[in-house]
Amino acid sequence: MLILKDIRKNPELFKQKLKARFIENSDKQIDHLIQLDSNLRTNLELQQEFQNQRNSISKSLGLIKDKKSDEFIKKTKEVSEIKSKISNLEEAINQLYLGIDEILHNLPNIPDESVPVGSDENSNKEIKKEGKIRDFEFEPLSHEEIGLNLNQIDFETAVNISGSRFVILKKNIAKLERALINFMIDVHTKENDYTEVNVPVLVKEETMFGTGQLPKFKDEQFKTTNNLWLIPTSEVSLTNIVSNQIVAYEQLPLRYVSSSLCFRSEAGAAGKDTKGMMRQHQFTKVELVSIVQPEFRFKELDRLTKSAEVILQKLELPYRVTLLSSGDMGFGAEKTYDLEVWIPSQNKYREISSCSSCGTFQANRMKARYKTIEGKNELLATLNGSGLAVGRTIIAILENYQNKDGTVAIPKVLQSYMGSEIIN
RNA sequence: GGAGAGAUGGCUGAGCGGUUGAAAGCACCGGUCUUGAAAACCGGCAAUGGGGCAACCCAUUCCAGAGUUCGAAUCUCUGUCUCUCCGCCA
Repeated sequence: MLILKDIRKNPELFKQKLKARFIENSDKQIDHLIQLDSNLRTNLELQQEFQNQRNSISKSLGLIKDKKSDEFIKKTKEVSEIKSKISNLEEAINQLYLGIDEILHNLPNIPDESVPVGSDENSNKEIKKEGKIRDFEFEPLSHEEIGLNLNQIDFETAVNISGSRFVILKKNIAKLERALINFMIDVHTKENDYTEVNVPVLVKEETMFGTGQLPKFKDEQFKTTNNLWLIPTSEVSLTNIVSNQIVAYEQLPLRYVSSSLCFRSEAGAAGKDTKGMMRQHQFTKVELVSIVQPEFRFKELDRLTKSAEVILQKLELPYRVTLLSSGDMGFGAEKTYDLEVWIPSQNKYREISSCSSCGTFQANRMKARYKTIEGKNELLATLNGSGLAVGRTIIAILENYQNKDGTVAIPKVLQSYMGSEIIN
């Protein structure tokens, strides 16, 4: 959530930055916000003045011994008049708060200066390419063809029991998922200094609000009949570890890694990636979250992105890094690097990790703060990134490591986890 | 599912309807003492919002929301959450 005080101080800056985010009516929204805020403060001042009067009269009433004296009765009457004024103002104030929240809760974060301005992925900036794209001496198959031929990926049965966008993995490919989780978490804990955490996948509404999934994106989430929500990424649970907390300065940075199932309704993605397991309602993702002082956030973003990249490098998968444009970033992000892995059957790079700095945007929503050296409470900066999406990593391995005979080689770093060198 | 207990400042934990924003202890910060440290002693130490150049002032906050009252942490109702025991279950 953007910080109202900052907007009040410099509305034009926010108008300009939101324009870069291609938000409809952003100018109007900011103007409206400023208007509501100024009305709010006028009313608030007035209300506080009346409250002050009420308090001091009440206090003096407490000192009057004779509760039936004229003075007591007169002052009592006075107070009840003031009270009705206060409650009238209160109603107005509550309406103003609602109006402000309505706008503020639905405005996205503003982009950092280094973010290229553009409405969609066409304005993303390629930062670098790594790894060598394999030159196949045969026509490479897609992962679903490979899995089907090996009888280790089963969409039909999954559709039977759960519907579309679900999959069943079997034998070596099922084991590959488990191996990847262990491999990734091992690297992040041993080499990248992340703390392993195991988190709930069902969370409260306010938890989803904290990281920005709610209220705006409720259609993209699954909700239980008990008013709990299935997380679309463990960024939600991990980041909320610091919600409503005041973290001691010396405890920072906090770095968490977790593997979890992620659930997405894919409401707006009808017809997209309908084949294969590129886009599922349920998938496994290893997630990295860093909690730092705001001044260190961009340094941490580089570190986090590198931590994710290392996984691709160790798996020897070709990938590229892009800097997302202002219009392509997620709701809470101020700057995002995407890691895209090479998918031979599609002849293009596909997103496998998204590493973002959210600045104080999420922290403001979840009241996550830290104590500065001066002893002040300030909002934290939160960052997150996939390290990596496991389902898509399986796709990448199957396709990039496939052999002509339908078997698949196992990347060197995974062989000890798999206990073999080949999937057959 | 049945029965009960509870939710107070960074933590532990008192709290009578009327200077209680809240005792006490711990932690933390500053000082005295000490060669230094510890101990001891003295002092300080909540958040949020608003106003002021500032010292500072005002308002709100004792889980949340309604209510009673001139006045509520303290009384009433509702909700949420936590804990204990029993039952059921992984």
